Amino acid sequence: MREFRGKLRILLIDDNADHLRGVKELITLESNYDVVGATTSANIGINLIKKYHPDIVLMDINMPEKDGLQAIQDIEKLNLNTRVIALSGYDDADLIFRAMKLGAKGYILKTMASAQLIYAIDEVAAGKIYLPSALSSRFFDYFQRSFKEESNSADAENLLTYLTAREEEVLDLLTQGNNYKGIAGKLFISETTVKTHVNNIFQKLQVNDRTQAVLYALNNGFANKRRAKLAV
Amino acid sequence: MREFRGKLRILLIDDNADHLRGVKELITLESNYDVVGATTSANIGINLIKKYHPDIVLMDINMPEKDGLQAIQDIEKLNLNTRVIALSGYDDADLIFRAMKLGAKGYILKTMASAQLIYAIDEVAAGKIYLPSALSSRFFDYFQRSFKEESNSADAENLLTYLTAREEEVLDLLTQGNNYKGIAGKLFISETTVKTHVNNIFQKLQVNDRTQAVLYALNNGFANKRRAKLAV
DNA sequence: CAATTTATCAATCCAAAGATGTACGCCAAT
DNA sequence: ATTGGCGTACATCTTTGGATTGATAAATTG
Repeated sequence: MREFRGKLRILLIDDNADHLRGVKELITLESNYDVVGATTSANIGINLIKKYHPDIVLMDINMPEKDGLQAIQDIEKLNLNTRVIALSGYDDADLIFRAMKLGAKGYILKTMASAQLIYAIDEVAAGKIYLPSALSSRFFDYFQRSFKEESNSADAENLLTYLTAREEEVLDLLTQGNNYKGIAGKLFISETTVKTHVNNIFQKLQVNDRTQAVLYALNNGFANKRRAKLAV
Repeated sequence: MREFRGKLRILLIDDNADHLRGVKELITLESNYDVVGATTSANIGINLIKKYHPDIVLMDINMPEKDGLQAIQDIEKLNLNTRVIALSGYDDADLIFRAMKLGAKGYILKTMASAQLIYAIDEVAAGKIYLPSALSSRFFDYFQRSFKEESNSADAENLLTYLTAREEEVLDLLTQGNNYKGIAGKLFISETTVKTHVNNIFQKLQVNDRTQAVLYALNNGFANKRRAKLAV
């Protein structure tokens, strides 16, 4: 992935000046790394990234001024080949999850040994993901929990299962914002037939109108390929 | 997590009888494992799980009869302390992602060395997640890609930003399935005022009716705490 | 201060949505 | 052969939704 440039070009962003200096010295000691910048400001850091296109960014995500997570997102939107490793003092599952979600390629704790940091940089530079075993477990716990609730609510008896195939077709078109005429046109049936189906759908889903039907469908795992979301 | 029982109790499910036998022999060789069952049928396997409550299930997820992924989900719904490790011939990112999502605590390839399998069992039994580095990378690639599209579409100019605070309130109530009367009642304003707001919302979101407005809101990151979903 | 935006309300009109009842051909299961 | 579910269709009626225009007061902003 990374083309040969001799040295890995690294940018450091950490609002703690002491820690920033420490990491910088540590990395500079490694002969094959080149620190192209080190700043305590996320905003300045992002500008430096636009300028220098570093290979790796070490980003502290616990900063007051600008949220480090937000910064990661901004960097990802630049669509460079820059890979971000999140630096944090906390092994909080939610933090890890959000950092990875926003595109971080690694997550390491400030308390970790310096050898770990070097290893992480090498791994990420090689195109891999670096997540220490303990953090990885936290991540997956969080990840799986966020779906467990979903599948639980899903089996609280899903009224969608009572729909006939045709009704599902109609509901699918409803969830795309179609009105009666639109659905009739797409299914080559009359508008009154659509009304019949829609009314049957209302009965089965125990709702009063199309908006509620659409919401029910969306909230109960109605096959909807267009959405793939998780709360931020 | 796991209480002391002397030996780890393991159940094997694999529709390939040869592979099943091979794995069984391999595991039986380990002195601290106890194979409590081995079957080529997912359905029988699930019944065995209900009966024996094994510590670990090795589940082949490429089976014709019953989808292994579905089986994982079924097992998770039992809410036992049984941990499932997915066995697969493929290192397909989507497969890995779905298996983990449904609650698998590990994922290993059939081509992997037997030592790996033993190691994975021990790790998972100890409460950890086992995902070989290569598969982990695939997982995260997939994971991050599924969010990338989202954030891209989110900044394609979000018409929601044009809404006033009041309009957002109204839209929020719309996304809960309220009609005019309901909204008017909840905001202590007249129904005609609500209509005005809703009409303004339509204009700003460039949609024709409430259903489309609700869909737009949901698909464009409208703060909606109730949904936290990913496509299956 | 003047201009603009926002929130509120009203009246009207037409279109769309929803409720209800009826009906008929098809097909699968009993 | 009969029953029942499904898909289709229509008519009728009521309610809700949506477009348009206009108006007023408060808040915001230049």
